[in-house]
Amino acid sequence: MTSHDPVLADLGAAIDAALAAADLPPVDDPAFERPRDPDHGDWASTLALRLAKPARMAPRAIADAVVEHLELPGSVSSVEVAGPGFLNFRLSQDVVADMVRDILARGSSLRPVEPTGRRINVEFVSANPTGPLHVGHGRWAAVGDAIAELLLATGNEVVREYYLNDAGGQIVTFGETVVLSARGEVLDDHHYQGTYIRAIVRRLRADWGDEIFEEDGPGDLPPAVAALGATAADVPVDDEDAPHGAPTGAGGVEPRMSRGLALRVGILAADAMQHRLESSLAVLGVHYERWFSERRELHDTDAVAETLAELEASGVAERRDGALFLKTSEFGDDKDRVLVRANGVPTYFAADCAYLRDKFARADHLVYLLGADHHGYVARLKAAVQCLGHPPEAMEIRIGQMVNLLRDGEPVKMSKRAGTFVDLGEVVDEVGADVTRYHFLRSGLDTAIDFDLDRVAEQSMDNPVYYVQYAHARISSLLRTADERSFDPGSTADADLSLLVHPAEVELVREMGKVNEVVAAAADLRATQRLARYAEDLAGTFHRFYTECRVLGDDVDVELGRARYHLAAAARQVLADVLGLLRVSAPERM
RNA sequence: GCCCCCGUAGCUCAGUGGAUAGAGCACCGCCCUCCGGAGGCGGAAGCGUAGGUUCGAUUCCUACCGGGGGUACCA
Repeated sequence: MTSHDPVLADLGAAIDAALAAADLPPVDDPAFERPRDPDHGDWASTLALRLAKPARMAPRAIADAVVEHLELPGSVSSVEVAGPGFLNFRLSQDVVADMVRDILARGSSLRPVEPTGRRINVEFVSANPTGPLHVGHGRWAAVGDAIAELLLATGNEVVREYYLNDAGGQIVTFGETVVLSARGEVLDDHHYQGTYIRAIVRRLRADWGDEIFEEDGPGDLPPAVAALGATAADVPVDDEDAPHGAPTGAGGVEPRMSRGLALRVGILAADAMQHRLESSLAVLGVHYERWFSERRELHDTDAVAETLAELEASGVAERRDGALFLKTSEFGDDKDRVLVRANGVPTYFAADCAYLRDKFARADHLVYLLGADHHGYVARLKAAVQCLGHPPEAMEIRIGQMVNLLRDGEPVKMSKRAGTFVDLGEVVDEVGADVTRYHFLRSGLDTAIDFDLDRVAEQSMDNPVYYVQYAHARISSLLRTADERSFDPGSTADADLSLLVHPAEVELVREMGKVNEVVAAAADLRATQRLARYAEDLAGTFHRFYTECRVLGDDVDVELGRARYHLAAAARQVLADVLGLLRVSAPERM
C-alpha cells in the first residue's frame, strides 16, 4: 500500500540507503504509519523499534544512526527522533500545494488507479421474494453497495448481484397464501402474514383478473407462466407431492387448492414482490447490475442437472442411501451434504452449487454478504467452491451481525411470517435515505447494531451524517458567496499555497492528504466505517478551519484569501468524493 | 454440547501491536458588529475479569463471566 504513495516510495528508498550506510540490517517494510498526534508529523516509522532486537541495539541509537545517514527526498522537509525511537517525518509545503492543485485540476481527490483486470461479483441482500425487506436488509444493502463502489474505485470490474430465491416450497406456500387471501379465507400458521399480501392480491387481480385465483385460471396467461403447471420450476419442494393442505377438524388433511394453482400464483406473486424489492432498494439508492432468478436461470435451464453431472463425474459427489451427496467434508465441512434427496428432489444446496458454477463463469472473485443467521452455511459453500475446482479464496464471505430494531428502546420483533416486521421502506420514509445508509455504513460488520427508530428520528438533526454534509454545504455556500461578492480567487496554479501555515490550515491539508490511503484500506478490508469516520474527521477539521480562518472580507490579505479559497474548494472535493463512495448525497444547500 | 461474532464514555459506535484510547449524542461553562451557530473552544466520563506472548496489548493467545447468532434429505 505504501508503494502507491510516491512520497513514501521515495522515503522508503532513502531509508534503505541510510540503513545500508549505517551498517544496519535492511528491513522489508519501513512500517510507515500516520501518527495520531499531529505534533508527531505527517508520517512516522517504527522501524527502529522493530530493528532493536535483530540489530541488538537500543531503538533510539538505531533511529539516530538512520537520521544521521538519511538524505531526505525533496518531498519531505524534516525528520526527528521521538519517544522510544519513532522517526517522525514532515511533508514539505510543495507536496501540500501539489496536492491541492492536483485535486482541483482533476476534479477528484481519488488517485487514478491501474485497472486490476479482476471481475468481482458482489452479492448482497438476496432476501426471499415472499415478503418486504426489513431494516436488517437495509444494512446489507447499504454496505454491499458501498463495498461495490469501493472495489470499483480501486480498479476492479464490479457486478452487484441479487439472488432471487423464486423457486421451491416457499413459493408454493406464498401462492397459497395469496390465493386464500384473495378468496377471503383464513390463513394457517405456516402461511405468510402481513398487509403486503393484500397489495399483492390487488396487483395480480389488476393484471390478470379474479380468475387468476381459480383452479382453471385464465386462458390468456403469458405462455411462460401458463406452462408452469409442472415444469422444472417446482422441483426443489418439500417432500409432499400432494397438494398443500391444512388440517381441517379431526378428519385429517383436506386440500384447499391444487399445487399447480398455488405454484402459478406463487410465481406471479414473487415477480410482483421483486418489483417491490427493487423499488424499496431504489429508495435507499441501491441499484443492482444483475437480478439472478433461481427459477428461470437454474431450474428452467439445465444448469442444476449439468452441475450435478459435473460434480458426480469429477468424483466429488456420490450416491449413498439413494441420495446424492457432495463430499464437502473433504474440504473442511462438518459432514457431507445432500444434493439430491432419496426421493429424487434436488436440495436448495444443489441450486447453490449450480449458482456458484454460473457465477464463476462470469467473475474471478466472489463476494457474499450474509447475515449472521447464515453463518452455518459458510463451510459448505466454501467446500462447494473447491468441489467445483476453484481455490477457496476465490470466494469471500462476509458475515455481518444482526440489526436490532428498536422503537423507543424496546425491541421490535421482526418476523416475516408473523407479519410483525417493520418494512425498510417505512423506515427510510421516516428517517431518510442518507441517514439510514450512513447509520449502517459507519459501523463495522462484526458489530451487532441497534437501530432505534425514535432515537434516529429524533436525533436526525444532529446525526453525524449531517455533520459531514453540513461541511460540504458550508463550503458550497462559501464559494457561492465569494462569487456573489465578485471575489476573484485567481487560478489555482497562480495561488500562493505556501501561505497556508495557520495550524487549522495545516491540519486540514494534512487530513485531506489521507484520502487515498483511507480509500485503499477501506476497500481492502471491505470496511465502509473507515470512510465514514474519515469523512467525519475531515468535516471536523474543515469546521475548525472555517471558524479560525476567514476567506472573504476586507481584513483578509488578498493572496491569503485566494489560497484559502482553493484550499476550501479542494476540501469540498474530498468530502464529495468520500460521500460519493458511500453513495450518500453531498448537498450544496441544506 | 459444538461452531461463529461481540463486550471500549451515561447512549450509539470508531480504533486489524505503537506515542496521552477517539467521534457524535446527552450533561456543564464559554464563543456571532464578520463567509451558513446543522458550527467552534473548554470540562467531566471508558478498554467485562484473570493470566500469557511482546521492547510495547483495547488489538494476538488461553480461561472465565455476560450478550447475540447458528447448528435439518427446511428454504
